[in-house]
Amino acid sequence: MALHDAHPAVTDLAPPDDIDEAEVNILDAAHRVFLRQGTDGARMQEIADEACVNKSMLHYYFRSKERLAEAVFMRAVRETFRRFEPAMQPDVPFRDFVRDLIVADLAMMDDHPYLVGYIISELHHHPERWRQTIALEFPDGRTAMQAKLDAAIAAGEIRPITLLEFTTFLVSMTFFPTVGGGLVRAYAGATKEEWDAFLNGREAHFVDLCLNGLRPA
Amino acid sequence: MALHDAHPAVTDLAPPDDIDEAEVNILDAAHRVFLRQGTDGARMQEIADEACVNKSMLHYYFRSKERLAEAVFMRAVRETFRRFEPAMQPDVPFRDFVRDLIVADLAMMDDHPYLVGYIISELHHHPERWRQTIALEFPDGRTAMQAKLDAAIAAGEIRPITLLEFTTFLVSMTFFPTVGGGLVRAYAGATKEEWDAFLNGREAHFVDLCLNGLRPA
DNA sequence: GTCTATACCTCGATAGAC
DNA sequence: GTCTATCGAGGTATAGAC
Repeated sequence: MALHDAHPAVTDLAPPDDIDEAEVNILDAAHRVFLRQGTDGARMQEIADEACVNKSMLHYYFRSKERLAEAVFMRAVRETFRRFEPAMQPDVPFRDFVRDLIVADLAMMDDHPYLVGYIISELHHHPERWRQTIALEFPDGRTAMQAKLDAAIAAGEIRPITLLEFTTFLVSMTFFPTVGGGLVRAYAGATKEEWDAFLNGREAHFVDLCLNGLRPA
Repeated sequence: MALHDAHPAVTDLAPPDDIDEAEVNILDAAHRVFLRQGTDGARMQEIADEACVNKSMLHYYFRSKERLAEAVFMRAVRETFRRFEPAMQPDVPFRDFVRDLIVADLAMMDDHPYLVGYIISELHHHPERWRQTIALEFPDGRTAMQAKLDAAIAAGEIRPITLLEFTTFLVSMTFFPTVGGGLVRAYAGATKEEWDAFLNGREAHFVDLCLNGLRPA
């Protein structure tokens, strides 16, 4: 990559095969460190060590910690929302739609346990960054979800519920347990064994609770 | 407070009327700043400004940022769990118990919007600190909750559910919407008006969804 | 107990040789 | 593109007068 565009806006990242290999390597390392330590807690030196490159390289490719953090944030959000897309296909029945969303969420949290906690934490301190990113990454989420919901309500499959209520319900049920896992574990006094059993059974359990909660009165 | 015990372990904080007024003032300021900025993002100077005292006073009373952060964390957790206690009384019917818990949670989030996000964020980076604090602050949460649950299940009021499943369900439904509010808002494409309407109606809505989800099949 | 001044250090960022 | 060396800001913490 030529020097004059070595610091592209993070929103303009080219497709993978067009990006310098070293750049991807640094981004991967930064991803791991920022997710572990949080943006403020992370150190550029630690990211450099994790990427096995010199600290100067970080600035060469991303100019500043701020920009590097933004690139990592964008990628984390993209990764999160990418998981939802398959469930959104219009011909999937509502029950399966709910199940697919829950399964996708849980799979993501198994693959990337820090991801949701990181996003929530960043959201907490940089709310303005969030809005902008979502608009960019997931512009038409509303339409697909709303269509699904309208059809299910019209068919009498579920009780009337707004898109916002439904989304909050679903996201809360699937995202929170892993994020606040420690809190709930301690609060309910669960042992490691009980918690593992809960995690293993949560897929069926969540689908059940959600569908039961939504069924017409 | 005499000099020789000006730096007590944060777990040994004396009752309010025994604590130096300046100390409480600093703790209050630190609470506000740490919750806004996160522990790593917070600056001692900003806390001093917020408390209208000299930066040296922070070190005089709490010796280090680390200890001050620990004191703030303990207090935040204590504040959170204190809200649950009234609902735990044994003679409250199950429906009211659920409603009281939800109302208490939501009231807390209205009073202290940053509290849950802060705790989750800290939990994320200092998991070891958490376990210890819970054991100290809320040692018998399990017994009271389990008794409630057993009675309701035995009476056929709700479907069989473990304490861990129930707690996760309840906490997820009440804590998450405020914490991840921005996420859900953006995802569902809600306007400010829709979101406010949702917040206003969420008490009835959550109680309804929870009780409906829990009712026997 | 409260202030000023400052020591000491870590970190992000840059300069400049190669 | 990659290295070494270093700058300078800003951070925590402390010394010491009052």
